[in-house]
Amino acid sequence: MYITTTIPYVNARPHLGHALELVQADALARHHRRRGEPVRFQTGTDDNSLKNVLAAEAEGVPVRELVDRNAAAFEGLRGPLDLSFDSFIRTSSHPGHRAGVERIWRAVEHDLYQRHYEGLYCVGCEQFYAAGPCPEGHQEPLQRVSEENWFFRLSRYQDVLSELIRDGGLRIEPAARRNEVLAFVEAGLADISVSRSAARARGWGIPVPGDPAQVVYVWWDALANYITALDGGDYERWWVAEPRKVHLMGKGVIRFHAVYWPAMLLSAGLPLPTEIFVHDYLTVAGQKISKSSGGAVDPVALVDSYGVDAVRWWLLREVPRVGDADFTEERLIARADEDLANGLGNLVNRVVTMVCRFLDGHVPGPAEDLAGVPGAVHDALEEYDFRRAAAAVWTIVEEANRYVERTRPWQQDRAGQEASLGTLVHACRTLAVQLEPFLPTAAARVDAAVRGTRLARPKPLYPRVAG
RNA sequence: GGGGCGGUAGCUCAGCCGGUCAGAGCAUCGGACUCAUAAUCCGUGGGUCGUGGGUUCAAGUCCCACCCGCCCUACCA
Repeated sequence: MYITTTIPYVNARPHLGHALELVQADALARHHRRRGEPVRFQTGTDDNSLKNVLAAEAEGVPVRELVDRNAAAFEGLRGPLDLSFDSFIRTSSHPGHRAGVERIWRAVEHDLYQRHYEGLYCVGCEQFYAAGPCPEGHQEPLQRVSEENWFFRLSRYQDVLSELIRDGGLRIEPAARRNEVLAFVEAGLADISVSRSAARARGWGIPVPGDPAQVVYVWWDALANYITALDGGDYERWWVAEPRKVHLMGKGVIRFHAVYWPAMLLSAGLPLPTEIFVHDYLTVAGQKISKSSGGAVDPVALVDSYGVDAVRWWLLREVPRVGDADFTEERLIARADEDLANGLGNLVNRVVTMVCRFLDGHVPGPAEDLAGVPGAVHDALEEYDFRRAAAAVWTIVEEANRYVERTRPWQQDRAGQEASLGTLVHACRTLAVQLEPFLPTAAARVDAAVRGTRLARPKPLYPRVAG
């Protein structure tokens, strides 16, 4: 499975919304790897946005400096968030990217033509709108832009796209998003402008082949990353031979991924992605996350305060598949204390302690099994329902705690203790395995506590945060 | 303006094709237990399932209208 996240433009540091998409993609990637499937998980940054140029100007630093600094912050999420991406592409520096964009441009040249265009442009969205204000809430007023641009005959692909989405060749989840895209496509597709004047872009970006006065529309440039990041044989392996190619993204950019991008590929005669999963947005204490106006929450700061498991767990266990989710530190803490400290941590602690006290640390063999959980997790993830999948994993914690109360090892004879503790240790080991895609650090801690045939006295896995 | 989604216990939410669907978790309260991180387990309370109609033997569950929130799309005089 080839899994990608969108590549954010780097006019600012990453916020919790970026972390959501990365952690979802990571859980998916880890889950499929664990099943023994070949996986390539890719993310990166969109360095070529005009927005980056403007941010640099506002800060009074060279564009290259600002872009490098912020891109490093995005790539630096890997450690703090336990991300397992296989490649990180930066559109301004990846060796094959520029050549790839040019190659695609030439491949679709039969669908390109020049036209004068005039419209209202939102720099924040890198998109034209019929009227203001910008629906994404970017502050700056829309610019009236008038220039001679290259246009792509999107209109030609309306029927093919519609059919592709209808017959599932391009699966869009959740279904509401699929219907939304269909409605848009079937309402009629107009040709789109795919270049910008180089002057207006301050010379930043990739020049149009054969027309240095224009740069390639940044979205065209950015979308291409999904294949330009695949060097050499990787392209054949992951874009041609791979049966499942999944793009994860926020609801604001569906159109680019579900309409423009497939149309580009169709025009170029290249294979298409097979699945698109759209997540909604995070709000913070009821406020929209905005990089400029302070609603942003730094995921690394959260990890520093509460640990990676608390942050990942909130993102995966609390965010619904459909609908915006509201983040507050209180909710994160409540989840961490209730689930990680009281649930998981305490379970492992009590089980290992009993093994030490009653059985001198010797681990008995497993008695019962927890069938059903892996299947439930897999089914939920096939629908990109991370919350349901996380809940399915957690049934092990709940069942195990109930099992302790039911069998009361402290009241049993040696044989009874071996039977019930054997089951419990086995449950903890299963838990470690099932938890790995969601909370790799937690999984490692659990595994360390219950591995081997002789267990040591445990230390609490998670202290309570709130006390 | 058109279209879509959501509005279910104090909070976060499950409830697919109509008939144990009035639920779970958290919070509250009561009880149990002592292996464990004042943790765990069991139970109680609490809701006119947005509003008003309609279809049906039977409707959160279908239909219509309206109110509120969000999303997509378009902006006719």
